[in-house]
Amino acid sequence: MAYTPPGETRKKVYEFVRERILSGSPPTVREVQRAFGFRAVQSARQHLEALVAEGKLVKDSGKARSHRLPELGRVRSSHLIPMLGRVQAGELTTALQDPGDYLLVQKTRFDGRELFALTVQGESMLGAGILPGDTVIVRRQPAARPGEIVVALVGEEATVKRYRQKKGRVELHPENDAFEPIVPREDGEPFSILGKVIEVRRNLE
Amino acid sequence: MAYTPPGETRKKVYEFVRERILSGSPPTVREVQRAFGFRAVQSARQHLEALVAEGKLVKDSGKARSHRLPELGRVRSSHLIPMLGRVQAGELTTALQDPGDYLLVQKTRFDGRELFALTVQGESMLGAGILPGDTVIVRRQPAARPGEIVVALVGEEATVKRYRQKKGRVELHPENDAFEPIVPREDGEPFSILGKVIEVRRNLE
DNA sequence: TGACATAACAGACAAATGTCTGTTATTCTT
DNA sequence: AAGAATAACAGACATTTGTCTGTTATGTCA
Repeated sequence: MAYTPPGETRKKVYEFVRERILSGSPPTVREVQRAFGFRAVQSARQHLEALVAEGKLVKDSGKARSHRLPELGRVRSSHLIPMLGRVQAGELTTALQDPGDYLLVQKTRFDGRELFALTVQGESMLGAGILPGDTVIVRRQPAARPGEIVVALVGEEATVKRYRQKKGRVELHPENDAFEPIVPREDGEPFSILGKVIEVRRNLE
Repeated sequence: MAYTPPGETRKKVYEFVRERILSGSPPTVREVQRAFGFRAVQSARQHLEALVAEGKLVKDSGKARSHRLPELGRVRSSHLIPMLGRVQAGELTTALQDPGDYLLVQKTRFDGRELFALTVQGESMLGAGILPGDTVIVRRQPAARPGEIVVALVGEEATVKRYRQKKGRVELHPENDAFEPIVPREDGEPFSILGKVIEVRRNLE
């Protein structure tokens, strides 16, 4: 490769490596070499070492494909959670076998094993910015605090509502004037909180 | 390692490898070996080869750390995209320098290189279920079709609006009666479409 | 010009890693 | 008991990949 002004190739190498890291397969030194047409391995290595020295990359010495982006430590940590969209509401509480689909979440804060996802059906939460077809990510928990949005099992149906309490009684509030709050009967009708909605996603494409 | 019932260790190996792939550093054969305490490299290799044969993994023969999740079916591989939330609006069109944060997306359908994410500021898209603080994932593209939600650069400000056309003229519509549509002036005011919003995410925790 | 820094090259070595051949143990089925 | 299938092991070899030492070119600056 011909001589290039200081920093020029360096920058391109950084962008190349960054791209590869983001796409999931960090390059080997020789892959960088080939990508830039260097005739010596060392040329690629010099750039990589310089980038590490600058703090733009991190690496694990001796290991193959060990270059990483410095800030990525916790960000990249991800987890697959099951989509339960097509499952009958009544079976939601049962153990998950082989869900039809998986969703990728960043599990920095929550334990991925207790998460699942649902597709929202009705328009009852329009006022909270939750539209039909949206995906809600739910953390399994048997109780909630007032004001939180929960997935509850009322009778046979799973529903997304805002959890409230009035005089010690539970109420599930929709965020849409066309709907009425749900007040679980005190007779034996099955009622339980499946979990709390911690994220909402909407696909527009 | 002691003898385990058929399929048992296999499954754990799969989960281990999947976790590592998702976290950005696919393991070497020997890393799998050590993780499971195999005394022979071949033990790890057998499991890995079997998983490839089953179609649960894919690999590039001969290369280091080359196991990947198949893009097909339900488990999609992940991709990191830059969050540009804190960047000045006016600089959005420039090349990405050092994004402070990254977001994990499933890259089945779009090319990760053309995606970025933004944090929504105002309330102008309330009617479309896009609230302040929401994160929008945007695919870079210079044009849009009527009805699509876009991120546009008007003057110095980046804004999220619904793209419409009236008599051949572009209009950017908010989804909130308290706001007025934006009609780009025909004098030299900078106006451009940065991209199309393909996903909306909201964190509730 | 000469010293200095950076870029690029050349050739080699060593460690990491993928791959191969063959063997033994365990479980299940017939 | 015999055979088949799977699991695990042993030891080696070949390739890939990281690393090293030294050299040559190009540009900058005093």
